[in-house]
Amino acid sequence: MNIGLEKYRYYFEVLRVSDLFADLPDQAINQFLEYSTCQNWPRKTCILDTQSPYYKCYFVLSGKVKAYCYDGNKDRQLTLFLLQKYDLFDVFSLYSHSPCHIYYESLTEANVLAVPLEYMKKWLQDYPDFTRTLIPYLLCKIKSLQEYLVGLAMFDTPTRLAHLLMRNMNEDSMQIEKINDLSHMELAAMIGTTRAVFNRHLQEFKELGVIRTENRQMRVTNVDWLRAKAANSDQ
Amino acid sequence: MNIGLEKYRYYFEVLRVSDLFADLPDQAINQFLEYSTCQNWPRKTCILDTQSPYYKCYFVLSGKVKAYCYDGNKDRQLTLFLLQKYDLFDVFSLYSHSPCHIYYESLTEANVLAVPLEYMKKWLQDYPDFTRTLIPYLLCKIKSLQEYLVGLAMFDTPTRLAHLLMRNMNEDSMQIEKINDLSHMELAAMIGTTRAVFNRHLQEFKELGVIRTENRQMRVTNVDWLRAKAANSDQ
DNA sequence: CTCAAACTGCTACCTGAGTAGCAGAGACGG
DNA sequence: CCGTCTCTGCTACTCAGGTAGCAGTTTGAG
Repeated sequence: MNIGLEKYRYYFEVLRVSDLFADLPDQAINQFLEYSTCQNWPRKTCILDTQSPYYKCYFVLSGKVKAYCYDGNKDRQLTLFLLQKYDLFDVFSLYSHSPCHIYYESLTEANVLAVPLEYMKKWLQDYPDFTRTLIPYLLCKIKSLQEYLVGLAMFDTPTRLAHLLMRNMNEDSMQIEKINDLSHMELAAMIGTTRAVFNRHLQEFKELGVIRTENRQMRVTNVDWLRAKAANSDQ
Repeated sequence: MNIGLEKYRYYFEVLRVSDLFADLPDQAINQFLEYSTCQNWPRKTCILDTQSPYYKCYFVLSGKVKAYCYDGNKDRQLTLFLLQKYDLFDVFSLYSHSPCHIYYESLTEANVLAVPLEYMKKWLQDYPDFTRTLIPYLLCKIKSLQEYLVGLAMFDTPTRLAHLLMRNMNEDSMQIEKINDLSHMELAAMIGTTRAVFNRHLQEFKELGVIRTENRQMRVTNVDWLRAKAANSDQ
């Protein structure tokens, strides 16, 4: 990427305020941008080439990208992470581990910075301080996976649904803003169930007066109940 | 720990061949040992003080320690990791994240090196190269969690049981050596189910002639079937 | 050796989650 | 404007997994 680009300054600022790049010197960020190209992905773009030699690393500037597993046997998907602004993937390929069977797909239009893997590895060697921020980032992902796992193993679907809604609710508007643009199919895949079951419990929540849908936007109408449910203090 | 100790050399060698410490200079390992004390834990020792200011980091020398979550509501445990020789915990507390609600308990007699958290943090600053090996270690844990999660969300209990057996089988003896000393209760907690269900499927495997138990040791008698089952190519 | 505690194997029962299928509503492109 | 595709809401059915309880066995401490 050329430093003269109109949007260069904007990209720089996004990196500068991200947790991952915040502590790095300007030079490191400039070098990172020099290696990058900006890509615009329309909705439903699949990133399939995670094993290819031309594989790139991506830093999300805007939009939503899901990292998911697929079981061909049952034709079901499980969304592991919802990657958004400031997220970096795929970290695994950076450290050349065994293949991971994870796929990526944009759920909305998305803008990303793409860096070829080889350049990214070189950059990592030139700026080893990056590992200082990478570790907390990874620990954050580990924690998210742990909570996901525990929820799946210990709690029933309504509890997990309550969790999902609470996590993505805007405290002011009571709207489920962060995921209101996703289909029930996608939301179900985020709590490890199927669309039918997801919808079943969603209707129950509506009947209980916990949530309401207005022109296809969910809104929470009884936060206390939802919070209690998510905390698993069984009602 | 004093360098004159009889077992000092042994501890040094264990660290030296571990993935985490392999790349570090002797001085780093010596410093680590200087900060450590060796502890012997009998079976069923709980490590409860993960939030206390006197908290320590532990490196496992021998024995099995489980990292688990507990749901008081249903009185159920879910084992997240089975920590063994060369494992380090708890990495979370090193980077002072929000509390993690994970508990630790030794499943067998265990020997560990214990380092007070403050010393460990100082050591990390003195030997920042450690992060180079810590990242692959964390990625390994992430992958393990991902596979666990996907198994729980996508596969039924017999499939997960087959996985568990295959993972812990000695290819030569066909014994499930690594976990033959654990109770069904513990094994069930490792695949996210209850003892009753675990045992139910175990008996099915026996009836199918896939495994056999001889003086309370499991042994695989039909590896191909088990491998196929674990790979979810449904029988 | 004795006795209590832990572990294993088993029965019977119940419920939540997955499956299949369909009709109506909206969205979107031609 | 129409026709297609996607999304949503709903019904009915099945079944795997969770629950409770108990008896026989093994273990291990005193």
